[in-house]
Amino acid sequence: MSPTTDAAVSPLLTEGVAEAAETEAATKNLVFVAAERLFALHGFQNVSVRDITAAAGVNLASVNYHFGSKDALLLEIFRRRTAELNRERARMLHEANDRHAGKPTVRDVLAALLTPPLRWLAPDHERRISLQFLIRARSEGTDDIRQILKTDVSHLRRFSDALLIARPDLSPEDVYWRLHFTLGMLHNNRFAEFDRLNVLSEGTTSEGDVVALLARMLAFAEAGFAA
Amino acid sequence: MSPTTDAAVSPLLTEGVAEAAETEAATKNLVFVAAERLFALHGFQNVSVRDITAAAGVNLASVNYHFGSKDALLLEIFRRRTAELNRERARMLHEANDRHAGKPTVRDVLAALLTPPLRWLAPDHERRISLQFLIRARSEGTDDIRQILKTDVSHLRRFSDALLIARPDLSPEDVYWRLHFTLGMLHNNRFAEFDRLNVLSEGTTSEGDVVALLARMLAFAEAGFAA
DNA sequence: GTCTATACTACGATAGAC
DNA sequence: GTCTATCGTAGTATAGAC
Repeated sequence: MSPTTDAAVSPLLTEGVAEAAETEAATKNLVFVAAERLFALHGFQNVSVRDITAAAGVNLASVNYHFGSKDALLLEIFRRRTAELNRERARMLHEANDRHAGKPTVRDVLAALLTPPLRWLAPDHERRISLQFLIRARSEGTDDIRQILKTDVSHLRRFSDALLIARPDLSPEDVYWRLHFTLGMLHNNRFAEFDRLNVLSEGTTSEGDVVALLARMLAFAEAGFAA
Repeated sequence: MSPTTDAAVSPLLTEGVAEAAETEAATKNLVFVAAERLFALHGFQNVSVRDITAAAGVNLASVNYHFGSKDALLLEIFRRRTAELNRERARMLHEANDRHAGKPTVRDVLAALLTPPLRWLAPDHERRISLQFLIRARSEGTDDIRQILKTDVSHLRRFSDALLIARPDLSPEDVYWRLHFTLGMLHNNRFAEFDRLNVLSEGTTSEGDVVALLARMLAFAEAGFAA
């Protein structure tokens, strides 16, 4: 499996090098993908390093070699997916800014915040498993992740600033608290919570229609901001 | 330490028996209290059975003997504290029903739902540690607890029914979804989320004033229901 | 540099002595 | 009822193969 040896032994030098380079990246990526999926489906604590490496078809020590530890693996997946999600949000906010000459409405700001995660939530979306991972990592995660959630507000700053501009009549505390409540609405969209809602409503609610869900959430949050 | 041995050796038979009976109940309770506190402060996964029994001053096997397993211990604490909290909520809803001849306002219903947990949240409240435990158990808990959260809606039924009566003009789906959003606001009141809010607002927000927080939440949720 | 086999430590759980 | 010894499994560290 060693690239140097393969290249030296094999007469097909270029192919050997190419394979080696792919293998290097491939092993790490196999672990990454298998771990994200298993964590999303069964939870961090219910998935062992042995489960991950078995599913990925790699050696047990691969996790520690490529990521340092099981915790660090979780953190790396969390960071990458969070960055992707926040990039989509920032882009939507930017577009709203352009449309409204730097002063978008409360609804536009909230839409930029809520739409990307709800898009990922759609049953047929390619990022659905990633969102499920993020949801579980956020609540079941390690102390590292909890620390990030506590202190990293850089991606939220853009949104709170835009809301302060949209509602200059409100005190900053009011704006921050209402943003906090809106995030609570969003983060409560775990699959367990949907199940409970379905039991309570006896099946009349359907979270599969993410467009309708987004409309409901926006209406509720916008009303909360208007009060 | 063995009660039988003590009673047989000691001339003070009754005292030995009494001590034994007290010890039986006391040991279980010592474990219960120590576990709740440690789980609340450090999280379920970060606290070992050895930590709990050491803090309680009892033998390692006590957890398994009195509760069956570490998971079952968590579940028993969760059940007891949840029952206490929901009893307070039900009492408040009952009082609101009495005041309004069986048709309380949306605000009254929401107040009955939100006030008890926010009372427990107060810095000097005797149940503050229990609420912190419940918050952590809800998000970091075992599959048993997740299953309960998914399927047990009996305590919520009272509130959804009252809301359906208060707003007969809304479709049941609307009511269920808005209740879901309101619960999201409430469940987002974890200590980590408060910390982030404080960072974002640069210290101008204060969750210590639970009366003001309750007023803010009620105003936001009521507006969401009014829309 | 990567990968593999293997050993080490800590955990929850349990059987059997008392 | 309580305690000790021990088991299986987990995450991790490391020596050596390639």
